Amino acid sequence: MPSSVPRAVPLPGFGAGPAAGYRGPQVCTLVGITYRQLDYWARTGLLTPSITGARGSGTQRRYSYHDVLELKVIKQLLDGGISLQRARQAVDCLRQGLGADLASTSLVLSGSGSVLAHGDGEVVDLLRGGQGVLNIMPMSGVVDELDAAILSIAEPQVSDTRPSADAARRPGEHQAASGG
Amino acid sequence: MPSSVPRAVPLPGFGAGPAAGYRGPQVCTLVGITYRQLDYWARTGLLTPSITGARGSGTQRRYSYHDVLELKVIKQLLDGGISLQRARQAVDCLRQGLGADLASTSLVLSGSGSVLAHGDGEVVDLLRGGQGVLNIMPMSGVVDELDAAILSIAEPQVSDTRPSADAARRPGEHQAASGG
DNA sequence: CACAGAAGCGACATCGACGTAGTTACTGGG
DNA sequence: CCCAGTAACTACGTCGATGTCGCTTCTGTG
Repeated sequence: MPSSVPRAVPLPGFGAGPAAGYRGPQVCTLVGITYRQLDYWARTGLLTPSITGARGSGTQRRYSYHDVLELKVIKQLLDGGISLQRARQAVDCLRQGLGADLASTSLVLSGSGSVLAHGDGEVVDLLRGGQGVLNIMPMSGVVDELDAAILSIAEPQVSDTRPSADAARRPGEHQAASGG
Repeated sequence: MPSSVPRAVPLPGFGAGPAAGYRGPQVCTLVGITYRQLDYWARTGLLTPSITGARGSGTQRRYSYHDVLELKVIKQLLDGGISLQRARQAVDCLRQGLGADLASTSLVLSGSGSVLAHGDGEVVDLLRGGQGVLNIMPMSGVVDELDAAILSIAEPQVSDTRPSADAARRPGEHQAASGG
C-alpha cells in the first residue's frame, strides 16, 4: 500500500484506539457534504457507518476509511450530474470490489449495471459494446483526493482549532476544490 | 443522408404541409415520456418546439425532427441516471452541433461542460485527460432508435387507431425498448 | 351553426432531497 | 457530581419534478 494514509488506524487527533474511525462532522469535511446529507444518507440506508452506527442523541457515528471513500464516490457522482437514485444503485458495486486495488480501477455505470473496470482497455471495450449512457469515474482521482483531504485536516491548524465544525459550515469551499 | 426517415417533411398521417412537424402526443410516443413531462419541459424552457409553440387551449405545439431528437437525448440521459438539472446544461451543446452528422458523434458530459466527440479516439482522449465523472452517450443509438420509432408509428395500425394516446399511456413499453 | 375531439392550461397533491432551527442525550473534564 | 460541548434527533419548510383531474379553447366535421 504505497499511500502514507493509514486506512484502519486513524490519524492523530482522530479519536483513540485502532477502531475509532472518523466522526460524522469529520466525514462531512473530508467528503464535502453537509451534515444533513450525511444524516439523510445514513437514515435512508444509502450508507450507514460500518464501525459504529448512531444510538441516539449524544452518541457518535463512526465511519471507516472505506465508508468515507464510498461517500466520496457518491459525492463525486452527484457533482458529475448523476442522480442520487442512480448513485444508490452504483454503491453496491463498490462494496463487491472491496478487496481490489480501487485506485487502479474505474467505476463504470451502464444500463445493465455497474462494474469496476481495470485499465483503459477494459473501459474502451465497454464503450464500444454499450448503448445508452455510460458513466465513468476513475477511482484514482477519488482515492488521491480523499487521502489529500485526510492529510490536510490531520495537520495542526494554526488559525482555527475547530476544523471539522467550521469547514463543514463553509459553503462552497470544498465543492470548489472537487470540481463540477 | 442514408436514413429513409424524412427530417423536414413529416410522414403520412402526421398533419399537412412541409412544416407541420410532430404534435405533442406524437412526440410523447416517439420519445417515451408523459405529456406532463413534455409540458413541464416546454414551460420551464428546457425545450420549446421550434415550429410552433403553444398558444392556449385548443392549439398544438409543433416539434421538428431535431426537437424530437433532443427530447430523445434528454430522455436517454434521464434513463441513464443523469439528473434533469445536468441534462438541461447538456442540451445547449447539442444545439451547437446542429449541422454536424450527429449519428457519428458521442455526447460527452464532463465537469467542465459538454462536447460532441467524433469517433472513439476523441472519446478515449477525453477519458485519459479528465477527472471526475464522464458521461458518454453515443448519438448513433439515439438516432437509430428515433428513426425506428418514427417508422413504427407511421405504418398503418391494425389493432388500434389511436396509437399516440394508448402508446403514451402504456407504462414501460417504450422504456423497455430504450434500456435502463 | 353545433358539436365532438384533441391539446393546452391551471391547480392541487405527492415525493425525494435537503435546509434550518430547536431539542435531546451522551460523554469527558473539572 | 455537575456542566459544557458535541453529535444525533425531531420537525417544519422549501423546491424540483411529476401525477392527476377538471376546465378552456381551438379546430375540423356533419
